[in-house]
Amino acid sequence: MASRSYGQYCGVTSAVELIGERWALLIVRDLLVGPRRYTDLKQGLPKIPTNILSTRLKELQEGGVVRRVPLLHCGLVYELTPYGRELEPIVLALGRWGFAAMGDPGPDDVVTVDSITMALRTAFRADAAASLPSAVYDLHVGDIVLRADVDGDDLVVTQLAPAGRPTAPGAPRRAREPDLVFAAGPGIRRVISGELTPTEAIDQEVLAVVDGDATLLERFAETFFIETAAAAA
Amino acid sequence: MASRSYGQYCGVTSAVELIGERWALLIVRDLLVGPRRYTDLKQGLPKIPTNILSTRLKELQEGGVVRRVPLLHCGLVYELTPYGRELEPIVLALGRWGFAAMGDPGPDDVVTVDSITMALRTAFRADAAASLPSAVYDLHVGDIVLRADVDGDDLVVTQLAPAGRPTAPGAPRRAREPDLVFAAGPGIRRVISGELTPTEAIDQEVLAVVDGDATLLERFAETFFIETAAAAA
DNA sequence: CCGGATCCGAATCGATACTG
DNA sequence: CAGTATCGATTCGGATCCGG
Repeated sequence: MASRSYGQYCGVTSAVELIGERWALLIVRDLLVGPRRYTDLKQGLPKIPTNILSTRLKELQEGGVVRRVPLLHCGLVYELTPYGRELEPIVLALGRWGFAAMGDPGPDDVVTVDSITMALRTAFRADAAASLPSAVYDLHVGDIVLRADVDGDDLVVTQLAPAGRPTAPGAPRRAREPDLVFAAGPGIRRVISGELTPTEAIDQEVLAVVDGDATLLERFAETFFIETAAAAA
Repeated sequence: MASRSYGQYCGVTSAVELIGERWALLIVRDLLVGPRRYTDLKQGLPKIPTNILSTRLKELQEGGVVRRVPLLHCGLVYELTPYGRELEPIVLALGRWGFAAMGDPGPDDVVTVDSITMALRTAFRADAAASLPSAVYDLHVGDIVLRADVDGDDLVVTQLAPAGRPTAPGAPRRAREPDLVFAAGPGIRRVISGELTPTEAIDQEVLAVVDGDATLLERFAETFFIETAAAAA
């Protein structure tokens, strides 16, 4: 498989050979949220051909980025190795960088649980959050419900089933009611970029408060924020 | 060209669509060193097909990552836009990450000026350098001669012509003689990873001091260092 | 359902040649 | 110097199929 080598002795080149193939980094992105089964990955990457998924998983294993872990009586999952997990800050930074180039969603663009989870984590401002009171936000995006639990400079994102029960194994860190429940469309991007204030967002029906104190949206906007200083030339 | 879209509304996805194509990030890596002409890029990426180079440059321009700048009477250069330059910390981090996976160079692996330059910048420890005296190192790798000028927490890498004159336009920051001149083979990787001390490296003929105070190699090793904690599983 | 493997047409890549 | 043009070799994408 080294046939497609770039022929350079360089760290960047090595990195790109490991995770530069098509789809590879998106697989890593989803695995950063947690271990996933083959089928979960396929669902999270709706447009990936199954042979490509299986090829990439093999390559990522050979590269020491991903590990295959059998579950007793329950199938198996793929998870990042410690080395693979070191990509987290890089993927988050790439997410922030790419955020600036995101336009509006195309007609076929899909939003997945893992991509929103990572989006929240890329947008999370630990420094800003540290000086704000803790808060639990429940965020509805289409059928997806996520809980963002902000406690000091720490963020934990969990997926909630539409009914309101966590699906992920392991209880949420604190069993408390959300301080704010709101629904968002793709326009939430404009809030996170600071283009829109929460109030404007509600006026334009980009956001809708379902329950809780609407003024908490201000805190949300301070906690989750991506500066997009430079526009594309 | 959006035909190969990943179909997700996500920052990471956007980023990968902009710079995830084959060769694209290596072009960015070379442009991070400075503006380059088409021919320079081709030389720096010896194995890139010329049609791919030209396609990528067009795509990177469309994406607002790269800009084409005509030079009066002297052809033209490609350079990163401000948005493209924001990739610098990401590329450096990727270089550090990939460094851990670098084995020994393959028989066909080439080392280029720009890749060494970026390698030095990825390995540069601003914090360590800040508490050490300034120093100028001239580093010979094959035919390539680079000058690493460390001043406090700042690093400037310039290419020197084999004879000893800077080729890059603009004089080096300070016109002073190097404190240390040494030659290195690919084994310098083991020094930068801390696998080898400078003394061991000299014993094993990985490094050879050409001129100057050999004990400065210790300072070099403290200044340029990449921790490779996690081994590939 | 889970975890893939296989097959095939379409698009991309790589190598070389060629041009303003 | 700065690319196009061409063409065979790969890879990707989409669909289907298979063993547990």
